[in-house]
Amino acid sequence: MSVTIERLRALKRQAGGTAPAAHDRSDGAAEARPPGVAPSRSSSPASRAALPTRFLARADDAQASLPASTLSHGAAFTAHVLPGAGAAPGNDASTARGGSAPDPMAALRRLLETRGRRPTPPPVTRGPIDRHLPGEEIAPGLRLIETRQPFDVPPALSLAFARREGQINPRDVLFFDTETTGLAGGTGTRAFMIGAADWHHDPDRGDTLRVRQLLITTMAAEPAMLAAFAQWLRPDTVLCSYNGRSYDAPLLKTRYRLARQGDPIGLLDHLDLLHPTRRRYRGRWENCRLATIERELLRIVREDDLPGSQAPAAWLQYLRGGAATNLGRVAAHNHQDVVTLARLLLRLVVAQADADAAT
DNA sequence: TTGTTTATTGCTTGATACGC
DNA sequence: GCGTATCAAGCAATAAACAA
Repeated sequence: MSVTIERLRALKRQAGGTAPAAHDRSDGAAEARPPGVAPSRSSSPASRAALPTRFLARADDAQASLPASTLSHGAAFTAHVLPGAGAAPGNDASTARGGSAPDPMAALRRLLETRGRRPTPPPVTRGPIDRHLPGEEIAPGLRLIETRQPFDVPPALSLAFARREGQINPRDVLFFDTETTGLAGGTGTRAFMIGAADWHHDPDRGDTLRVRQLLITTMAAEPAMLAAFAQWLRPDTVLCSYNGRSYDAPLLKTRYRLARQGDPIGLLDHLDLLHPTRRRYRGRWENCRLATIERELLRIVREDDLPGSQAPAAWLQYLRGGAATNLGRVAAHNHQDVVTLARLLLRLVVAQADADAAT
């Protein structure tokens, strides 16, 4: 019997709803796998004048004033700024963890060697399950994780790098990134985490980058998360993302529509850093993915970062009563993404100012 | 059997090619 | 030179195909 006929018969059985014969699928367990759960095999992977001297002195390497470690909620994740990137002493993430400072190059080598390799699954433990998540519960099933870090804010940002005229107030910018249950879009994919960062003045600490993350731990909490995120937006908010115009924003619009809530992001200005980044750095590195830009331009090496492909599984694992460990790592991953967006924006502004000054 | 690679999904933007 | 069409590149999870 030809393979084609066999496949046609299998399709016919599926269309007719009859149970497939045993030889049609030897992996019965796979059939019973709930949607969204990965199988055991994983995938592969303004011009310069507008900037004060105080800012430019350090921001010629824009990240110089930034701490490498951005986490304070204890998630199992660290990020290193490599030598040459202007990392301030003591800002290394390892210091924040209290351990001895690891060799950054070793960290980079480790990263490169493991790229694309299947992530090590969490060990099966028979002891008590750690269900602790960072942040506080602000509504049933909705957690808010908020951290702040010192971060010099320029008085105005020229968007010439994005081929836009004029300047914007940095305090209007809201960097955001979502973690979702899939890629396909449409009604089947939802965001279970929304991370946002903005420059905020803290009376005690001065200018800070405030990172707020909303995480739902029940399906029913999604409307509350959407409503909470909407409250962070003002009419003059400028959304800033990486490919968010094409991915995150449409996805959120769909979720607002399904939740029967007004779309708060459709009328807002949206700055997508993907295209100006690609315009400036295309051909310099292997690609212009955020992770590559982060590593090559900002010299950040993440350690123990949970691959994005593992995010849905981590969330679903927690929903089914599993440990919170990987979900905490998802939160850390999302946290680093929005911090990287802020640093990338400043880097693009300064690079454009330098280019303008040279011409 | 296990690990790796690739295609797929929808949308947006930018770059390039082409015709007028 | 201008307008239009086409293609590529990102976002990330998933499954199938392929390799070892």
